Amino acid sequence: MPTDAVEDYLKAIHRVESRSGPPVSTSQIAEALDKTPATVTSMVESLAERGLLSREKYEGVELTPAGEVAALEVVRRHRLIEAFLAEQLDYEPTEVHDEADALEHHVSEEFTRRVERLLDYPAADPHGDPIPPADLSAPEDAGTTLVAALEPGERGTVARVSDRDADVLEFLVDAEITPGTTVEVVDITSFGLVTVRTDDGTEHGLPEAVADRVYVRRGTDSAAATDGQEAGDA
Amino acid sequence: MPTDAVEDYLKAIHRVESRSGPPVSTSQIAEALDKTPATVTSMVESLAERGLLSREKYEGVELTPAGEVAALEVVRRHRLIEAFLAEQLDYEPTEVHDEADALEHHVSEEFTRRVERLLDYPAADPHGDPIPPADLSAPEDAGTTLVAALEPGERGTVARVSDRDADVLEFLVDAEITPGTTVEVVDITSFGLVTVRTDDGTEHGLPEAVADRVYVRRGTDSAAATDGQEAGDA
DNA sequence: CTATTAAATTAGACCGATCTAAAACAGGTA
DNA sequence: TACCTGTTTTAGATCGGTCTAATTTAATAG
Ligand SMILES: [Mn+2]
Ligand SMILES: [Mn+2]
Ligand SMILES: [Mn+2]
Ligand SMILES: [Mn+2]
Repeated sequence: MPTDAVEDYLKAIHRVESRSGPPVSTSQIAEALDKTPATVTSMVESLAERGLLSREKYEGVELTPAGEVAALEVVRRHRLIEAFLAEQLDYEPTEVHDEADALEHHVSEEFTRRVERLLDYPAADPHGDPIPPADLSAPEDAGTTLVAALEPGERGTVARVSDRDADVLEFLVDAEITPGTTVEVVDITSFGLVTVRTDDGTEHGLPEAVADRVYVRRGTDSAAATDGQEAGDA
Repeated sequence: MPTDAVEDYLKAIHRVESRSGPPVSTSQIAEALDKTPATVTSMVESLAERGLLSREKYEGVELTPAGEVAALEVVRRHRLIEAFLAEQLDYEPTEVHDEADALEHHVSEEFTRRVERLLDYPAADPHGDPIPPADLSAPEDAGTTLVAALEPGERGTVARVSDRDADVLEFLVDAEITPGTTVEVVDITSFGLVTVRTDDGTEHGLPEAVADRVYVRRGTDSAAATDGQEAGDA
């Protein structure tokens, strides 16, 4: 019987932990959830009492195994719901997040498994984030960012696009830089502008803030190009 | 931004109102929602302040037009979700209720419309309760109970089976007495036992408590027998 | 070692939803 | 009319989640 709030805290802590590792600070959580630090302190106390995280005052928190399991269950539901919305109800990748953020707390295990089955066990959500299977054996691999992975002239397959910033995501979807598409890096300027050529031959100039949110695998894996494989947030 | 609780109160009040008419008493609401009368009094005060119902102390409450609209929106979402679960995810009619009761508060209008479209604008949920269309122009007809509608020897089409009691519903589903099936009343005893013959020729003896929860239309409408048309609860 | 400062915690409040126990009420009975 | 009795409301408490304002702490700079 975790509440919506509890699940959102666990999910946020898990995300931060998997990016910058434990301990996760009060302010990081507050930032992620748009709550005041005081609120976070009190919630985090209660989470610790329930054994979902360990906490060192003034130091930060770290999920316990129980807390991580609970977090992964939320992530799994979130991403499956996103995949369902996109595939069955024709949502755009830019539209799925908010809906999934509410529903993730209210679908049963039964529902989750049935949706997963209906979608034939999808590997990733519409942004390319991997969907933990029922046993929660999630790879949760961070993936390689565009400039880190590819030199100018090289090609790769988009594995994931971060869904953190709605505007950035919108831009990428418009440019058709989405999981499964092939991109070639044309040029990288000293001031961070990355020019890429997509499948259809059009070129796009990506400012650093955008390029950093595109994760690729080197080379073109023509087979099964639809199921992304990298990872990070929800 | 009505909360889950507010929506559940409105839905319950609406249901009672449409059965026994206003005013709806504190104890009726308490009974329907399994809350104490004191709790209901305080919630009902707040609902009145928001203009969702009118209230006369010690008399009871009645939904305002605004309250009825809000209630119908919940009913619509509830029934559409039930229909979706049954048709897309192969839930049994006995399994859909609890899931829908949670989700009804968390799906967006967008989601609702898309599901409705995916299901091609279904007229009724898996129990035969009519689904109010987007403009909420709901017929909300109570339907006719088995013994009231049919004399022994007459046949009718099941329009709706009440989902109030889970065990009764289970029984009816097992007997394949569900919306769309044809039943013939074979016999009605003085002590309330109703014997019916279903489509496949098998006979079932229904105690009064069960028979009263089956609603039929006289005659057999072979065409469009799948979409029920009567009404009542969720 | 002290002073500054940013981060975190504590103190205290509020709101929504719920409960239990006590009081008030309305309708029918003697 | 005066009394019961069942229903309803009031009083007062608790819990989860949140906030603002005040305080404490840890780290850093002098
Ligand atoms: Mn959420
Ligand atoms: Mn996602
Ligand atoms: Mn509900
Ligand atoms: Mn129903």
